[in-house]
This record gives sequence, C-alpha cells and structure tokens, in this order.
Amino acid sequence: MTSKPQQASIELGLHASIVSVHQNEPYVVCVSSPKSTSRHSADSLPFGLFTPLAHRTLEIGLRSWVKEQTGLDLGYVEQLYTFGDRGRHAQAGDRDPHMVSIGYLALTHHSEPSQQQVKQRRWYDFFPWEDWRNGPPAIIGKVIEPLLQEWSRRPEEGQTRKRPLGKQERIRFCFGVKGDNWDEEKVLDRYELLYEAGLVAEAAIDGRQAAELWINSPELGRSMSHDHRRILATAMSRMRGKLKYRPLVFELLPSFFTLYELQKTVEAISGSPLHKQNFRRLVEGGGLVEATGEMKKSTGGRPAKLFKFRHVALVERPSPGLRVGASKG
Amino acid sequence: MTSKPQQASIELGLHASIVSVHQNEPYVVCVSSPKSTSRHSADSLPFGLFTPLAHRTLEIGLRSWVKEQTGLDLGYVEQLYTFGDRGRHAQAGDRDPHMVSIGYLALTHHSEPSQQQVKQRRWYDFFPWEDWRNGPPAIIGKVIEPLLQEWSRRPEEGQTRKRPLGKQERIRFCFGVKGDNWDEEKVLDRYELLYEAGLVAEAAIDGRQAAELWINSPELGRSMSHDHRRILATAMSRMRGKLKYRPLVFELLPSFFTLYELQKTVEAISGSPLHKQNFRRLVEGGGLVEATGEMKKSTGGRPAKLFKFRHVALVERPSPGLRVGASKG
DNA sequence: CAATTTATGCTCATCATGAGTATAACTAAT
DNA sequence: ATTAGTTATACTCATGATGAGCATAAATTG
Repeated sequence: MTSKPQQASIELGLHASIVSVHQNEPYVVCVSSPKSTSRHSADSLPFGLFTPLAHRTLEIGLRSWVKEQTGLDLGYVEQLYTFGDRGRHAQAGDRDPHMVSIGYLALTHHSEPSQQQVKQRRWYDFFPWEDWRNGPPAIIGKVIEPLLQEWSRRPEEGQTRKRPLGKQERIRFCFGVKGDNWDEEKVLDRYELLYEAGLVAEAAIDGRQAAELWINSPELGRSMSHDHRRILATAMSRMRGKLKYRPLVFELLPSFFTLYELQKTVEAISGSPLHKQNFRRLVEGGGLVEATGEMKKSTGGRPAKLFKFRHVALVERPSPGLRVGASKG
Repeated sequence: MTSKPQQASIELGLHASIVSVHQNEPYVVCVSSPKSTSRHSADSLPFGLFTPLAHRTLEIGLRSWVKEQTGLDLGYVEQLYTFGDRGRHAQAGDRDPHMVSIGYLALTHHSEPSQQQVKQRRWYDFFPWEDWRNGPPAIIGKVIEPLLQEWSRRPEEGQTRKRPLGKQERIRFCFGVKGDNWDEEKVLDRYELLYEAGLVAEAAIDGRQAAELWINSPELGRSMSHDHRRILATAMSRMRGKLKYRPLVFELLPSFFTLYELQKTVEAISGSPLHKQNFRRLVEGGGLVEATGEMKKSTGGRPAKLFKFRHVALVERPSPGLRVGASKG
C-alpha cells in the first residue's frame, strides 16, 4: 500500500432532508441563505460540518447541527448517500473543493418553524413532475418531454462513458412512455437526467456549457443551493422505495390516525392515488395497525375508527410495509 | 451558522467489497495484512484514502486503489454506506480517530488473483449462518440461538437508547422463530446483533467488556480487520435486496449462460434454494433474458439453451429483477 | 441398455391484486 | 325533515402471480 503524500484535508458536510406531511402535502425544512450570490435567496437544507472532536458519530453531528439551525429535535434519521464528485453538481460559490457531503433523511411530525430563516417548503414545489396524485402532471407532456427530445437529438458531448442505455432509452427509463410505465421511485434518476439535459437551474451554474442550454428553458421546479436538490431527490427516492417494505409512514403520523389519513399520507409521499377499499384491505389484513376502539368524529362524513401502529409487526413479517400499487384512485 | 473552530481534519477511507461467484460459491476479494497485530493475519477489504487532488470523484478514487492493490479493473460499482462512529467497530490499532469509511460494492467475474497477499475468500466463511441453501444452518440452533438467549437474559448495560424492540424481539426480528420467518436480507442486522452480543471476534477488541463476554464463545465466522466484516455484511444485504428489483446477477455471469447457471448464481447470493421450474417460468416470462440459439453441451445431462441478458428490459419494466421467493428447492 | 443427471413443458390449487358495487353513518343546506 | 354531499366500511368478482408437483426429453456413465 503506497500511501500518497497528498493528504489534502477533507471537509465532511452533513445535510438533512427533514420531511413531514401536513394536510396531505409533504414538506421539507429549508433554511434560506440570505447571503446568496444571485437570484432570489436560495433554499438550503440544514447543513453543518462534521467535527469528530465535538461529535462521536456522524448522526450525532447531524442532529446537533439541525438542533442548532432549526431548533428541531429529530426522531427517525437515516443515512442516504455520500456525494463527493466535484465535476458536477458543484457551484461556483462553493467554499472548498475538498468538500464531501453526506445526505440524511429525517422524518418528523409537522411543525411551523419559529426561526426567521427556517421555512417549511412543499417538496413538490421542487419536483412538480413527481406529483401524480391528480393524474399525469401537465408539465411532463408540455415542457419536459419536448425539451428532453430536443436534448436527445443533440450530439453527445464530452466523454461518452460506456452507458448501458442511450439517450432515448434513458428518457423512457425515467419517464416511461406516454404516461405509462411511470416508476414513482426513480426520483433521483429523473432529476439527474434533467440536470444532464440542462433543464434545471442548478445545471446552469455548472462549468459545462449548460448555461447556454438552459438560457431558453423554463426553470423546472424551485431550485436549491449547491447540490441540495439532488440530496432531496435522493431522500424522495428512498422514502418512496422504503415505504413498501418498512413502516416509515408512521413516523409522519400522530400515534392515533384513521385509515384515510394513513392513505393520504402514503399518497403524499408516493405521489400516486390509491384505491381506498383495497388500501384498507391491505393495511388491515397486513397486521400493521390495530384498532384503538376510539373514533374520530370530525371526518366530514361518517366517523372513522382510529388505529395505531403495531410495533410487533416488525418481528412478525419479513418486510412490513405498505406494498401499494398505483391505481385509478 | 456558527462554524465551530475545531476543524479537525478528517480522513476518508474507501473500501471495496468485490464480489464474484465461482462454481456456485460467492467470493469476496481480500487483502491479507501481514503486519497484523495478533492472531492469524487478518483479512481486509481493499482500501485506500480518498485524495481529492488525485481523484476527481470518490468512485474514481476507489477504482484506482483497487487497481493498485489487486490489479483488478472494476466494472459495476455501487456505494453502500458511510461509517463514521468511533464508539464501536473501532479497533485498538486504528491509526486515526478521525477516520470515516465509505463502503462500496463491486461485482465482477471470478478471477484468481495474481498477487501474493490478494485472496478470493468464500463469503459464507465470514457468515456461515447466512447459507440456507441446504436448509437451516446447524450453527444457528446449536450455537447462536443459545448464546443469544443467554445474552438476552443479561441486564441491559450502558445507555439504553430508546430502542423500539427489546432484546427478545430483536432476536426474533433477526433470526425468526424456529427457522421460520427467516429474512435473507437482514444480513447486516444479524451481524450487528451478534456484535452487540459479543459473539463475533471483532467485538472482543472493542472498548466495552465484550472481551470477557466473548472469552467463552466460539468465533462465529472468519473475522476481518477493523469494521470490514460490517462493510461486507452491508454489501450482502444490499445485494440480496437489490437482486429482486435490479438485474444485478448478470454482472456476475458470463454473457452467455444457462438458466440453471443463472439460478445457481441467484441462490449463491440469496443463500436460499429455489424451485427450478418456477424460476425458469419467472425468468423466461419476465423478459429479462433471451435465447441466443446456442446450446451448452457440458451440463452433465441434457444440453441446455444458452441465454443472454436483455438490456432493454431496463426500460420496459418498472423494477426488472428476479423477484424470487424461497422454496423447498 | 439401465441408471443417472439435467432440461423443459404443463397442470393445479391458492393467494394477492385491481376494480367495482353496495351500504352505512355522519354534516350541511333547503 | 328531507336531500345532497362526504367519508367509512363491507363484499364480490375476475385476473394474474405464486408455490408445488407430475411428466417427459435428451444427454452422460457404467
């Protein structure tokens, strides 16, 4: 093992995607950076450097930064991914070329932030094409598809690394064909495709000629500083996938809830409508919840039974989640 | 954002779990550390520090280290997890308290290493309780279960962080009940439980009183240096999970293969036997493979059709994997 | 040729899933 | 009080996927 002399010091950033659901809408906690270089003040994820002297583990470091910046005490926390490439998703204003970022997903109950610069933002503001709860989003057919087609016709630029799929196939892989074959879990793939095609604002800052490409393109979704939107996309992908084999949702709900609230929360995360009766059958049959005996009156209709999460479901079933399949609602 | 003054420099380690399958056995590439402190020379995963000046991305850094240490040119590479806790899984001989490790999974075809200290090791040597291809491993009932029961009766030591499950429930969560409810994907959970119970050799080095606990326990599986066995467990968990919704297996197979070879490779990874006819139905019906027209004669019986992976399957199906269910074989 | 081994085709019962019908129990407006 | 609107909940039904097993084909080994 020849150890290289260049021991360039590295800084490890810890980033939190703090997700909650309020009135059927998923939110993520953002911090506005007032000292933003240009445009409107950009949203950032709560963020801080890992200092091993102060924090025994990465997760402790993350919790402490979040507490300091937002006042929130996190419950469920899960590591997502470590981003280290400087080639892309790096901004001109980035402090240090030796920054590596670890993204985290945190799930909480919704709360209005007390601090000035802390905001709850709807996550579909950042990814409008991901919300299929009311059918295929118009933006896909009207804006995204045509621009991606245009991009796919442009000659390959730069290093053509041996990708298994060509441009056309990647578009179909990510967005399906004519609203068919949509895979809700591919949030990150879609964002990275849009980035590569120069269709999101963040790509315009990137070193490549993306700026020119983007000049005539709409800004697809609200942008974030640095690579934070990519981290958020990773969080969404993870949540949508894990939802199906782990009881994640219950971290977002109060301890007592109706089946309809549970369904609407799942729909909010997965971004697709569900068949009510089948959802009920799935959940009740799956042993994930149990009736509390209490009722909720203020449903707007017939009162609903209140349920609670059965923690023992974890040991009973191999993968206790809500294996839901999208439907016509 | 109050930036703390303690800018303790961090070193980022890149670790590769390089997996291949040879004659129905999964292997992982190990490097023997001759300067190991004690016992037999410990196995390590190929490993190196990330130096941003030398490598543009983390993955490039990893590939370069692996090439240098083992001579291998990696194909498929996937990031697993970033380990940063010093409290556990840290060894006395660890160079630097400020080391953070990123684990990677790499899939290759099998090859015998040319270098002296590079070895191909069967991964079930490290995790003998994970191989259920010939029924429930005897070691579970005879050794693991009794020792875990003993551990569960000992009073909780140290900080009792609000775990959702008690010791008994965790044992059932990880190992099921009487060979039932076994979830092949929980490789990491099981290793971490055994670690916590002081039943793996690595735990004996840990600061806690694990050394005493382990003194009368068998060494469960071959051990590795530092936290490398934990990284390998993460790799196995990831592979067993991802197998079901992504065409991973084909990275381990030659371009032409028989359905039986495909099945045996899947079994090698998942560690459970499969029903031959149903597997065939699943694979052929799923559109993941296509016949090449050629035949393999040296099967030991009737010649078998040779198939190849259909790359386009990626765009056709939402999650193109081998959604196999364990069976009686 | 008989025994063995692997490949491959097909059946069948059961269960999970998607979709829809029907009814119940509440609120709000006429 | 009656009607419309809204949500809750029970059931049915067709279809498809899944687990298990039977049967046959085509090679190898003695």
